Amino acid sequence: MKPATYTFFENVYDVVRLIPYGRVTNYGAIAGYLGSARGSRMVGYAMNAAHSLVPPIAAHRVVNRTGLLTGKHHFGGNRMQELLESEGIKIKNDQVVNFEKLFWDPMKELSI
DNA sequence: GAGGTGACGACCC
DNA sequence: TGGGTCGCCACCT
Repeated sequence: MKPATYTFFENVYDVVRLIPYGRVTNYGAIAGYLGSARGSRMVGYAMNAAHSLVPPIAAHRVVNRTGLLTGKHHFGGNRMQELLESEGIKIKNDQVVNFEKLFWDPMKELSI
């Protein structure tokens, strides 16, 4: 049930919470799942606000479409990389290794 | 109250 | 094939 205040952001957080352990997704996939394929930019911004959420959502599991850890700067240092590696995800040159295999598509996994 | 900005991605030239 | 521009919507100034 979505309250009237359930904004695009809330939907983003909801999807991110559903990302399985050891899997990653990208901004566009979430945006597309929410019906705004061009709203990927908003997803990234939502992640920025994710830090102030309790409990913090797994924003580190969300990377850009190339698998690059574009948001690692917001985590501070290599915090984002460490979090991913702690889940068994390998990172090289700020990029997710085997990104295609680890990619978690809400469109498919959540069966729309 | 209005305008600018932003962890991106898709479309157009 | 590659570079540039627009769009998306909530939050901050």
